[in-house]
Amino acid sequence: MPRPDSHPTEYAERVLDIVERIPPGRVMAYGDIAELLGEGGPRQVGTVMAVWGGGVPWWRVIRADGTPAPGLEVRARSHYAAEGTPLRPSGRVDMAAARWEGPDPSEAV
DNA sequence: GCAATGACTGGTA
DNA sequence: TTACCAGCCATTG
Repeated sequence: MPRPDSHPTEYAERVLDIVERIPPGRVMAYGDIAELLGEGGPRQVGTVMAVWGGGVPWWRVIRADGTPAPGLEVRARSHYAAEGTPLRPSGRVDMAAARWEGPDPSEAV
């Protein structure tokens, strides 16, 4: 992955831009963002979040099975409680209900 | 150029 | 339900 001290690449900025657009109470999977961008893959999105994700609502980006990134589960849960994110009885995010498909075309810049 | 690594994913046991 | 495995893709050493 890129060195943390290097500046964000154009690809990274696009990933972070999408994450900032995720509405409260909604989430996206790493693979969803990669597919929305049309380039790279889930690993690349995860790498971007690991290095530069600190400046965006990273808790709205989770794995495809609804579990947040390792080590961030506790912090993520508090955010979900504050935003009213749909949770499954098992404690994971309800992807079927909370999954965000991306910005509406009418919102496109 | 090669091997290792990682906030991933989907399938199988 | 969890655990393990193979595939995936860009970056690092």
